[in-house]
Amino acid sequence: MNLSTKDKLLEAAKQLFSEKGYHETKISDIVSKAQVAQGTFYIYFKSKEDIFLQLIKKIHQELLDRLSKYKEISGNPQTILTMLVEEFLEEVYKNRELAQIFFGQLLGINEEFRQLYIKKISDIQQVLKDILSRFYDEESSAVLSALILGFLRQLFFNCLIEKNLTLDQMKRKAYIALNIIDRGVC
Amino acid sequence: MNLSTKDKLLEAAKQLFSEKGYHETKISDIVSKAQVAQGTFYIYFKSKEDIFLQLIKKIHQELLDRLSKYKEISGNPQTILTMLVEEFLEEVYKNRELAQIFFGQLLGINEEFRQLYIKKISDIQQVLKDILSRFYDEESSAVLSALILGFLRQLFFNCLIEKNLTLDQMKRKAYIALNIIDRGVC
Amino acid sequence: MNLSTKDKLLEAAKQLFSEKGYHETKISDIVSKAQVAQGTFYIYFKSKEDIFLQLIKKIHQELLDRLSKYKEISGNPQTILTMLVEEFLEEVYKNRELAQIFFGQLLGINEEFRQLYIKKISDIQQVLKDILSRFYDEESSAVLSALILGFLRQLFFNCLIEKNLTLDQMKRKAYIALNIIDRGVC
Amino acid sequence: MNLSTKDKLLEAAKQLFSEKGYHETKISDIVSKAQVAQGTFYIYFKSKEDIFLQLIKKIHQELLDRLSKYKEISGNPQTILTMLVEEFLEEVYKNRELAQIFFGQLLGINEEFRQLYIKKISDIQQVLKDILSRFYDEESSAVLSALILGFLRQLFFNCLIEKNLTLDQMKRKAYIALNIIDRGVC
DNA sequence: AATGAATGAGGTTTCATTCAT
DNA sequence: GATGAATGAAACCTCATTCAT
Repeated sequence: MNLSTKDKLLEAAKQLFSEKGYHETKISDIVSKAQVAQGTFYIYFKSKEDIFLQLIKKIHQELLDRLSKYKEISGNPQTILTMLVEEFLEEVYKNRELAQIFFGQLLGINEEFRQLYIKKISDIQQVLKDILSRFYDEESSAVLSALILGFLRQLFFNCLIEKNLTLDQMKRKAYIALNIIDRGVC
Repeated sequence: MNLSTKDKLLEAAKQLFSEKGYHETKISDIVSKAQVAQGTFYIYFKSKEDIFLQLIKKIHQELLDRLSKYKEISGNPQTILTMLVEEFLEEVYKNRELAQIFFGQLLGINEEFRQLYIKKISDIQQVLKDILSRFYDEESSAVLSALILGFLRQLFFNCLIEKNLTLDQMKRKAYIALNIIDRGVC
Repeated sequence: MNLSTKDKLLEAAKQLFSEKGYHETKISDIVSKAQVAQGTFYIYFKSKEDIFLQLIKKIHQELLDRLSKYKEISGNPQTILTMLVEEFLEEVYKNRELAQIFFGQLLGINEEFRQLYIKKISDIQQVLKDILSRFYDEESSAVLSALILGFLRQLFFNCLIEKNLTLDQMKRKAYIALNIIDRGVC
Repeated sequence: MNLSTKDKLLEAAKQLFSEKGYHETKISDIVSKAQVAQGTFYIYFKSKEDIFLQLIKKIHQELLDRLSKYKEISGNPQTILTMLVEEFLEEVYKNRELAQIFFGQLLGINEEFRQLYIKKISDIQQVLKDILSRFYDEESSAVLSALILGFLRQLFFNCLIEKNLTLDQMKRKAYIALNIIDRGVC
């Protein structure tokens, strides 16, 4: 594949941010990995923050879109949740690198990014809650969304630790958790 | 109270790290908040990393100690878990600032800190799993510990968003979640 | 002449090191004399040590090359020695500034530089000894090389003291000394 | 032996300056080696320069005194020179550490010390020349003093390189050199 | 569009010196 | 005399960003 200069930069940045973190990744690292000149970076991005935000927004929007469609899908909560969790895991697994940036790096950069993170995670939790509130009361929906989102993040975290955890193994663990939750809420 | 110079620096660092994050906190900020000279910092700490690590190790050890004692306490899982979760919330709530550093900042600094974070979170999850495995099989314990720890982190995260969330409100949410889980695992 | 930025820095460093010595020369002095920005220095050199070493290696290699060719030149010792000493004085006189750095500064910097100095002076003494050992026995060659090298350094030192000592006056003193030595070794 | 605080500091400084050089030796090194407090240093010495100068002056004065007495001793040049060189080697060998500071470090510190060095070496060379001018004409005396002093410094330098060179071995080399010079000047 | 040398603000770190006890 | 914690000036070094080509 023959990537455009901008895509080469985005790809290089994605890998480096997820490997080394925001602050340890230098513009010079990005351009050298992308094999372009230092100045070329600034043709496409205003700053390091800028390229980082573009990556963040991309992963977040994709995840939100995939989850949002379950707001309208009909079925029993168990089935919908199972599908939703599968979709979440698939999306996150596919974009492990970006997800790591999103879930792991955003909080530690500066106040602006911290606000962004809070906003974006709240968005995700809100989508979950909206879906759940079709079946449960307000308070239960809130607790359940925290329970599920927290579990998914923890699962993803475990996936980072045990590098060889496969998507199927994650799904299996998720089914067990969903089963417990499902039986619990009856 | 009349703090020692070292404690003045630790206290200033704690506040600044939790407010502005690791990278946005400059050593010059710390010494100016602690009202000591620039060079004084280096009498007590080798570097910014050093003072940060000292803070991290402190919060982690305290949390681990409080949780570990439940390994030996007898009772039914519901009771033990409730006590443990209360203790976790109390400890974390008491040290909100340090906890925010621990859960929010550590991943985004550098590879060394990332490894430390993984190690320390795994430690906590392991303690949880040890307690649970007295009552449940291996796989259930693993899933349950992820479920609970994930939920607690999510709860704590919500506490950061809605600044006025009280400890009692957090506990109430935790009881609901524990109830769901408890009914689910039967 | 239009020097490259690197050469501007080397030239400025050479002058400053020989005037003020290694430790009194600040990187800020070098860049300000070279009329480039502070950061520019670090594009070309890792540190102050680095630029210093590059200068040292240059002067040493040039001197060694000029002396080494006398290993193969045929003639009687008196003639060879005279030519060699002339060459030494010319080279050193031409690069008075660098030579002063080499002979005067290297010992006083740190252990690493001290080792380098010992190695490099030994190299020079060895070349002298190799040339002499074609005519004299082992022990005489060793003593003679120390005698000649010591004298040349002392002469160079006198040149530094009496700023107006010309190359020809140094040569004249050298001839006298060589005469004494030549008559003495018969 | 029970050294006074001042002597403990001088002794520690002597060792450290000769091992690590002037700039690499920190006041904190000196006081810690002398086992006194940081502030104690300033009771006895105005500054780092001050203690260094006191050491330098000591070695220089002792050397000068030992050499000066040969101005008045009668005898043939060969005998006088031999005794003088022996005395020089003994003095320098005895105070190897200080001598290394004197001959090796002084030039590389700053302009003030450079002037001092030039002055002090010239003093030594002058004493030599005064002694020699009782037997030889002006120009020969100048060359001879440079020849002898240069050789002695070179010999001392070799002693630093080959750590196990004994005083007797140095003397033996000196006799050979003096013999050559003696035969040469006739 | 692409280059990459040059910039300099802004941080970290060192260490000789002071001073209250 | 002796202490040693505190000081802060002065150095070093990094790296996001600019700009002439």
